Amino acid sequence: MLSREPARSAEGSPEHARLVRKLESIVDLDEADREALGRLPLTVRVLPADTDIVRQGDRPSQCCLLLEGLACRYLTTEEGKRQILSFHIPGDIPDLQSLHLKEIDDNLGTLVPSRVAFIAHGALLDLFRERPNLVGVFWRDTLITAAMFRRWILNVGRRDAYGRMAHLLCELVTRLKSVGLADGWSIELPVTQAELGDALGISTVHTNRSLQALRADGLVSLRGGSLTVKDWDGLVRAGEFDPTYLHLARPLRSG
Amino acid sequence: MLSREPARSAEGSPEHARLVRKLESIVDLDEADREALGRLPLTVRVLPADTDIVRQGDRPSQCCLLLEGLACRYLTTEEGKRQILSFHIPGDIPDLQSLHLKEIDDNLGTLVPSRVAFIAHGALLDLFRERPNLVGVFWRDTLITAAMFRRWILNVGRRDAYGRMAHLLCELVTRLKSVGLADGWSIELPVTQAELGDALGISTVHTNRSLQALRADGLVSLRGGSLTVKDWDGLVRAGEFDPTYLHLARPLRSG
DNA sequence: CGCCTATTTGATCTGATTCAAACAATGTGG
DNA sequence: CCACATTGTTTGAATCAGATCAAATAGGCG
Repeated sequence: MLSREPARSAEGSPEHARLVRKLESIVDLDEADREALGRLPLTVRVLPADTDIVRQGDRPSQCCLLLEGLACRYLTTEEGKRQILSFHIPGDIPDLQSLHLKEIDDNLGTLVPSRVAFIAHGALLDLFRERPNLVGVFWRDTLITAAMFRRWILNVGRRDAYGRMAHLLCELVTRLKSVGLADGWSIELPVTQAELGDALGISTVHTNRSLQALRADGLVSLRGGSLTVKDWDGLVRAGEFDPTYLHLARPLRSG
Repeated sequence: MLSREPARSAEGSPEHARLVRKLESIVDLDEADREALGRLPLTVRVLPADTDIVRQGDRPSQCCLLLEGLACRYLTTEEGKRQILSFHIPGDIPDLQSLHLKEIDDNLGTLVPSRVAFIAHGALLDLFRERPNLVGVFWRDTLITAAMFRRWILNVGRRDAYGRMAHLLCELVTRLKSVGLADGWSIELPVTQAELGDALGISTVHTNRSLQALRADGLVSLRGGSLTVKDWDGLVRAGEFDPTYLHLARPLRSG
């Protein structure tokens, strides 16, 4: 259902370009790398919102490249409280870890209708055999994800709701900018306040009040799934945001 | 100061054995792997308690293998609040990431007097060239660390202080057992309550009260830097602990 | 229009912080 | 071996950030 033919033909397909663009945001690739990446067999699929891609206990034989939309990783408490661990944007391979960790230990799901491409583990291993230097590239990507988790821990553990929200928004804006998915100081952010709260470890009600505070302070505006930063420096200060941990190859000029 | 000669001779040195033991807790090695690992040049050093090994902004050319003692990674808020991100036990290479992320983005320090061994990045790359399958082993280790971060986020974001403490203690006991550093249901845990609080994102005072609650419920006893689990099943229930995320090669029988 | 989901507001409650101080343990130098 | 300093643990009381409960309001959308 909703699947399409493997897009293994055009090495310059938009799907491959999405991946290349992401990798080039964190590392320098040469032409041979790009060419080899362009031959990765992809199976594209469209998924509805709120659909799990992999779940705890799964043992997938493929990874998932997000092409369009928005996804998140999450865990839940036995009493049903959800904690979102990371947001994933187009170009990300959120479950790259499954290459070396057979059993998935968290959940990955879409937040909005999304287009994804599946890449067989075998295809990645073939790629690594052909271009051994790409191992370091993908490894680096997983390490940057880990760095984001560490910042997330600091955020949830030691900042108040206002600061947490500011930091999260800074991170999202920076990441979307780094892969060319921001429109000036605006980004698409089609998430509910309940989802933001689950990411920040706070209640929906308090999420709402924290957002209102950010708005009242003239830092951002957020409505209709679209976020606009009104005062980047102020937002950075509020969230104590330092993008170093994102290890971008080309740090953005002012954000 | 306090350094020793590279221990590159005896492939079966206790230092190398520590590393091998750790890796074998998460993966199966063959004899050739062990032999090659045994030839890794190590530079052993003894460090006092509360000594930073690497700091944000550093660009080390080596990794650090913890041999004896206890270390932690941490970040701090601008107003000085510290958040501990992970504890590291003998056998761990806490800053393995520096192999692919030039600039360190968090801090790593000892909690007690510790013995560490430094491994030059070049030596690791040589090892990977000789035994390419070890790339996956070390990559896997970094991925497991990331899985621990994810659980840490859930812990700090969605559990109350009592549950957080229980979960943390379960994790530490399980990890120490997996590398043969537990004595039955007792482990060395030479950390202050302030440090535990920094790991859990709670104040020292509340850390104390949470520990008292765990004691009162007959789950653990903790004094003089030594933790004894009195009721493993109860502790697991209190912390909702499921060790899957540690991806141990040989899950422990009952803990 | 009516249904369903999301946002917003108000009021109340509580887990955890903060402040302050007592107490215990360990170590140091004389 | 004791006086003293230092660090860690414990207790109590006041306070607060954020949770919870409840309900109103505002948007989509078939």
